[in-house]
Amino acid sequence: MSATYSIIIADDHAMFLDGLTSILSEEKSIKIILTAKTGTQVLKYLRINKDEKIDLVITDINMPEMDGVALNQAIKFEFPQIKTLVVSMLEEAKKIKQLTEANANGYISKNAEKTELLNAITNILEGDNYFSPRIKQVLMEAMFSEKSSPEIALTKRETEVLKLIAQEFTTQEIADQLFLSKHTIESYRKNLISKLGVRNLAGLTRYAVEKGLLA
Amino acid sequence: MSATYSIIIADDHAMFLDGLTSILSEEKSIKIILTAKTGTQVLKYLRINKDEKIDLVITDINMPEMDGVALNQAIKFEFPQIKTLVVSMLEEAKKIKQLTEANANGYISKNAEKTELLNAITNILEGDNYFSPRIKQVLMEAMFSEKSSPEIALTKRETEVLKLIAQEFTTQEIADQLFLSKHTIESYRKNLISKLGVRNLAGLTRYAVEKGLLA
DNA sequence: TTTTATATCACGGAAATCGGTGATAAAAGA
DNA sequence: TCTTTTATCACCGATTTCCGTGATATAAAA
Repeated sequence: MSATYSIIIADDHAMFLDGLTSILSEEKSIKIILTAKTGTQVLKYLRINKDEKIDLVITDINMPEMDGVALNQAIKFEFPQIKTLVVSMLEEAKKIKQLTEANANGYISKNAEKTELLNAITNILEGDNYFSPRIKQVLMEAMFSEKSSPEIALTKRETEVLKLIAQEFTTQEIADQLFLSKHTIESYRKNLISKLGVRNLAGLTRYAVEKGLLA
Repeated sequence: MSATYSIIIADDHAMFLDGLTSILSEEKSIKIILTAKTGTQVLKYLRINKDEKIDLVITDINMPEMDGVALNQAIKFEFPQIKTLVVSMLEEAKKIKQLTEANANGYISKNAEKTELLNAITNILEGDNYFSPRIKQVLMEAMFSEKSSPEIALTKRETEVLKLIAQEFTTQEIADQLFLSKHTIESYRKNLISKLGVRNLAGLTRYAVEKGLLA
């Protein structure tokens, strides 16, 4: 890295943000332009300072207001020349997939060593992408498992009924709430059971909980 | 802080560890003796270097092998003169309570600002304890809520049955598995429903999932 | 030692779920 | 336009759950 690069860091954990800043401020070739706690702050800055040359935005996934995925999409749409590196605790295949689809240039875990972080940054600034081996593996597994277990798509109504079922309402009560026949709800219940491959109410409830339908 | 203090930092997230190290190495009065990724590494070091004066151990809660709570207990038992500061993402009342019972000298969130971190360290090194306002609040709430909603204690058998219920087994199947009468399992089911204040199988399942009985 | 908690079993009836096999109309997609 | 999906409703029988009201023996606690 011979030239000087301008970067922005976004993370809602102040201490991690400070830590990252501290680590990177040791690098002479890196100039930290801004540190932010939300994606919106970053976007706001970029829009106001359109002419400033920013090379890289380092971001977490979990942030209030606007999360890492949305921030990535926005940056790549409005400022496609800016590279992005996601640094997160999460190793959820879904999120990682969303990020690759949003054209993030790299993804490393917060578990990563300092050297890997610097390595990732160097790679990205030089035009390559960087995804840690572990992340690549998660992505691969996700792609395979996706084929073996095709996404179970529930309709709006099915989701609605499932939610109520998991909330301990009986068929009759759900029918009353939705102004539908008891038989209709029974149909949904049966369809859900066979669609989701579960045996009973317990299975439906677990599915609902795991998919975060209750909150 | 006039004198020089010797501290040890333990956190399994390398980047956070690096960040923290980086922040603290700016402080002239602080000398970082060791950084470790597990509690056992810290203890091993302390045992070998019995005569070295260590003032403070900064630790995360979630670590492999030996977590922050266990590390705290061990340190306070074997090296009671060493102060401890817990820096964690978690704000679970249970963990925090355990830590206060293990005589940790301070607890701050990873969301805390750098200034709060330094403030906490200074306080602790000077002999005070430091718990951030947010943490104090969580502790208070926990103490109150404990009285208002007494812990629902399930017996071994009840837990066992509940687990199987949530795993979609019918009463008869559970009875067969545990070599008990179908009536017995029915009793457990009824007791569980009234004990946990839920209405049906869905409620039982949700409770089981939320308590992490399935894994 | 007396009381309480735990673990076990039993009956009966009402209510709900489960499983199969339908139908119809409207909306969406090819 | 034709086909598929979605949303709705219906019947029936078997199984399961839910609810109340019990009992007994043993272990733990007061």
